Amino acid sequence: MGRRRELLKIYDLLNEHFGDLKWWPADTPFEVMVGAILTQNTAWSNVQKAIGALKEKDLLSPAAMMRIEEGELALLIKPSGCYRVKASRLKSLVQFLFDHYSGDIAGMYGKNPSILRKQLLAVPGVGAETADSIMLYACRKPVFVTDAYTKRILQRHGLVAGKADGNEIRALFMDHLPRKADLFNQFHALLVQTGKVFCRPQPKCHLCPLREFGGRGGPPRVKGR
DNA sequence: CACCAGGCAAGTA
DNA sequence: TACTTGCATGGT
Repeated sequence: MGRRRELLKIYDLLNEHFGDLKWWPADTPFEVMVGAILTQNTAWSNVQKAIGALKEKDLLSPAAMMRIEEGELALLIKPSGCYRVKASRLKSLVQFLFDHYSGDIAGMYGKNPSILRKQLLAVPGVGAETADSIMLYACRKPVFVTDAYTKRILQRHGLVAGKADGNEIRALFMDHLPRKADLFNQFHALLVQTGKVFCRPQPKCHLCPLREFGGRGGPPRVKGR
């Protein structure tokens, strides 16, 4: 079975099990960007509290977030953890928006994806995963987002080597699947959901929707622990 | 109590 | 280049 069909098989099994996950949960693309920073190393439930506080203060726009003082912003996003660091990162991000796009996310939509990615990675606080999340979920670019769950799931099913990095994994999806934002959107959401529910360090593989999928490495294996 | 959650940057070797 | 550590809250 070729890579493309293997990946699509995984997608179908997960999609059947979980249904449409409707990512990213946000009212506007700017809210997606803010959420992408706030969710770093943080459970989404905590991010929602911070987003809610920002909404109450009408701060979920580039112009408003530009105006508010950083220390005040930090207190508002406290529930999302690492709040001083994240306030600084949000400031960097809106500064970037004004520097390059007149404070309007819509300016990013028509940008060359490769150039846009480099621009985002140059923003302090934006690494690969955050940059790709913004591109896919805020700008609807067909970029595949990979994270620790994606890697773990692919490893356990023998689709990538243990030393595979994020670039390799992103390339695997992008080189073997049709580059459609809607497909990548739901696929990444499904992988995160699967990781959270079934593919823990102490896995519940017998219940996982992928239990019938052997991949190339035989049955799912767990290393370490 | 420990560990994790939809990471990143700065420092060290 | 490949590591380690700080950031820091809230849920299980």
